[in-house]
Amino acid sequence: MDVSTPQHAALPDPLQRQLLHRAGIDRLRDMIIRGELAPGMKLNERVLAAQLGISRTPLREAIKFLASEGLVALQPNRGAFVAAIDAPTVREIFHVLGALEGLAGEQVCAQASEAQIAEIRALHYQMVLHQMRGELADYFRCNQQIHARLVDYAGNATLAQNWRALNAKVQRVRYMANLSGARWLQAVREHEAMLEALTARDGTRLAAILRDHLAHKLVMVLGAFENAGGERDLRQPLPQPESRHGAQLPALSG
Amino acid sequence: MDVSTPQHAALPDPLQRQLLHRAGIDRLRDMIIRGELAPGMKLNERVLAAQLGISRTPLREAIKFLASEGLVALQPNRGAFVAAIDAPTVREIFHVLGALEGLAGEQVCAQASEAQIAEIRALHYQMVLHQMRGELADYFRCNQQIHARLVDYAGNATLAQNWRALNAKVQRVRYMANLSGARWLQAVREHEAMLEALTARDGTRLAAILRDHLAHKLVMVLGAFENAGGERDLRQPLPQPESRHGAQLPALSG
DNA sequence: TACCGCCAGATTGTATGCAAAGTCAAGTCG
DNA sequence: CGACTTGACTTTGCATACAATCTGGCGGTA
Repeated sequence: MDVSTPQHAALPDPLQRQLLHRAGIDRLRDMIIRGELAPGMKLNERVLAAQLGISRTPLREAIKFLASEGLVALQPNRGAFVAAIDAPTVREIFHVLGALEGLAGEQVCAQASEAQIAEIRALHYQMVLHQMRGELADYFRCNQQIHARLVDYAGNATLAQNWRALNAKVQRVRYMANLSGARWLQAVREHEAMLEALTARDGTRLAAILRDHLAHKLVMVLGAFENAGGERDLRQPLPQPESRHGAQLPALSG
Repeated sequence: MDVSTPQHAALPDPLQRQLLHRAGIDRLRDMIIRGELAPGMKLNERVLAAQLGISRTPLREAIKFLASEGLVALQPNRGAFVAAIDAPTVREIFHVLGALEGLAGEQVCAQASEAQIAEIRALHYQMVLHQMRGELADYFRCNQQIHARLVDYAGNATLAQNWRALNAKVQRVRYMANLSGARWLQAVREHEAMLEALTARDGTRLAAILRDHLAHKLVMVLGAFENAGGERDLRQPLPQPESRHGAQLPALSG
């Protein structure tokens, strides 16, 4: 869950949530990642600004920011759309994630403290617990946290930031991959191998495991993705299931 | 100048230069990379907008876009600054670039066409020519083009985009590294090894060479960088060496 | 002197108005 | 009947006005 919020490292000033364009960035990113704004959907500035309780100016700034992040696509004089992701792009992103996590694996073995490794180990056991209980959502959360911690503790903020941005783009798709029991067990086994390599601080092996792990994930995800016919391009304005009197969303101001 | 843009091109996306925020993005990025806007310098919205011949609204949108790209840093209620890069960050970026180019090397060996490899080879020979003539700027240009082509022809647009963004952030610094004759020759030799591996389509070897090549570049760049005392944080508004009557920059509108 | 509050100017952040481009359906011509 | 034109309406893009915040210096007080 926290994986979805790439708070730019630990800033010296923790307060300051009063900037509307910044709040808009975080909220929009969250809505896109969580699927509340469907892929391919047009972002009507007037409507969206009203929903967020802000004016078009900070909303447009937020949209530009997310466009650079790759979560929305801009079309000149036609507006912004939630970036729709297709199978080839999923493949591309997983390949890059593999390279990034591979590097992270090498670095984390060389640089992480014992306490950090212990934290990852704790997350791992928690994840295994959720797997045994069949709690898919919790399993996913722990899984993501483990990967995020691995990347964080590599001590390379640039790496972490790029990883988070790319990870966000495939996070939606990942949930589509309903794990079969066999594959689920295999994933856990791979995670156990990761933990072993990490404990032994064998960076080369950890990197290899991570790359393989991602390659396997890619196969799974692509299977589920193409099976589901890829992502539908909903160009309709806001297919909200709820009625729309008043503002459905609490305003960002304040 | 915009008059030269063909109006009737039916191509999917020929050259839309009529959007001020988009033009602002490109112009600002260029100014930052070329060093016209010094690292750490404050971007005064009013002044900069006047210089670019646009209003603050599209300028602010461009700034937000570049902030997500990492070229400018935002401080709440205090404005935007050209991102200053320090030695640890340079190291981080080179590590990530190494991972990305390594992946690109593997992919380009597997996917590039013979024509594309021939193009890279031609660039290589041109680069060698410039090296022999001692033409540093031209050498750098060819060098960059070779790396860019390698990344492009890996057939992974996501990879290419991330590579370009990171490469832009260290491009300034790279020029600081005045090549000694010995190191220059070594770089060329490494490039020749790259070409051999590429010709043999030995992806693993090319990846290793690229990683080493970048590691060596990092050593060079860090040496020159720290020698120069890092980047100075110029918080002064526009230390333009030229006189400043009238608008120095041609306006973006048109 | 050192420190604090305070006010004026400057700068950023946000809202709104207006012009240009796009959308779409009814109508017209071939 | 289909393709093109037209024109009202919608939406985006940009400029400007206004509000909120910061900055820096002044004077007052201990």
